Amino acid sequence: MLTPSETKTLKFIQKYCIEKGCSPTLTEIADGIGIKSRGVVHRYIKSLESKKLLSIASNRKRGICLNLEAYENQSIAPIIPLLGRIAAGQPIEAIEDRHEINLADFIMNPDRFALQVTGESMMDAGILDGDTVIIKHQNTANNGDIVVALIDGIEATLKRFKRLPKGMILLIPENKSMEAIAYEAERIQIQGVVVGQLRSYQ
Amino acid sequence: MLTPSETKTLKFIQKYCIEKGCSPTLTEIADGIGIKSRGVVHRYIKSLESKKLLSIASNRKRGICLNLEAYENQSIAPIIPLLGRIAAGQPIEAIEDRHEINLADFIMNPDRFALQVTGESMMDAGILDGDTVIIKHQNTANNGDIVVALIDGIEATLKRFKRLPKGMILLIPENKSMEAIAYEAERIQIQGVVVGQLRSYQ
DNA sequence: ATTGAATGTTCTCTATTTGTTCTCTATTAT
DNA sequence: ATAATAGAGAACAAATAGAGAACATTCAAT
Repeated sequence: MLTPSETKTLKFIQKYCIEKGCSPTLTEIADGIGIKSRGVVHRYIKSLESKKLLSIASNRKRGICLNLEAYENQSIAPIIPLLGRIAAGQPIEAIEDRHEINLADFIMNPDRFALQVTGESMMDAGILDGDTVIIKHQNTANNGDIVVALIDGIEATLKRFKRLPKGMILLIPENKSMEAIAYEAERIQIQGVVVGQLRSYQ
Repeated sequence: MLTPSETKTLKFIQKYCIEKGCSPTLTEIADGIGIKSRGVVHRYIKSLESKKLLSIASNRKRGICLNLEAYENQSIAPIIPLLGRIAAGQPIEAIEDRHEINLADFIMNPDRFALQVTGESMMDAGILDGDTVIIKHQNTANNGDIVVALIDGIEATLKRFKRLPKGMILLIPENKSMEAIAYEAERIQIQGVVVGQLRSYQ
């Protein structure tokens, strides 16, 4: 059982970690929960450690590590419930096997980065102006992948990739009103492939 | 666990590599993270190397190589770096203001849930078969919202919402080959509105 | 091939922040 | 009364952050 101060401390740490991507310092925690003493904060996190809710890397700055298994019931993990499938004209179909999507699995790898898309060139592939695409950093691509390609080291573009005979590469826009263009392979440098896409309607 | 300076250094290198197509020099990194000493930068990248996040070709200029496979999860935060904007025929344009997307802000709210979309009825709005939509649970909607609507208490459907005169509601599929249908308001129950959408290409 | 500037590497030095351990006091509930 | 909780703050050690000098190496221009 946690004391009110311990609960407050833990919640602050959780929130901080989610927002900032690293654990807070004792001073930041003190500030966040409205007290002045780092020593007191230290006492709280020591108690939380003994209750297995987090672990502390000794003497390390920002060395608090949340024990994620302990919170599965407290729903702080980056998980949202996946409730079912929806199709026109059907009741929502429950999904038996996977009841949540873990965003960490989805995109949270350090070799991923995001780009915001401008323009309509991938419209027919459901990638609209303003969408964000998640890119996996790699230098090669397979036919059919949507890639970030650098042309002549200058122009960056998002296109579907196809390797042609004789060392040519075809970059295909997914937009009926645009033409695919073939380049010599030397002119094209693959910077990554699209592994995800997201859009916010807010 | 990375220190803030190491994180800053790594992110700068990632961004530089994407934008320029080669790794930065120590002076460029120092400049990029706002310090003056190449020696300090060298210490940081040595530490990142020991943490397997990158490798260094000894004495080579621009000899940093990001180790994209062997990353460990450094944080629990569902945060990915937003590196820039990409448009056809332009270099990747750096984004100054917001350098990361926080998925927690994006969707992790208690009143949100996810649905997997089947069917093509919202294709022209960039919502494809297999996509996941993030729904905010609410009982009302504004004109133009994409909503999860329950018709006659049975059929669930994803459509664009429009309120018509005389207590009618129009549900509009975003697909040229389908027709919008008007219903009496009593038959329609709004279960939520789409606030986000995501897709995995893996 | 030689040379010089740029770059990488290794150091020593300093300052600040942070983690840690104390002791002290105050409040509250049992 | 006693114990548990809450907090302040001092004192010290250690980690982090940074500057900058000195030397070694690379690379491109001559």
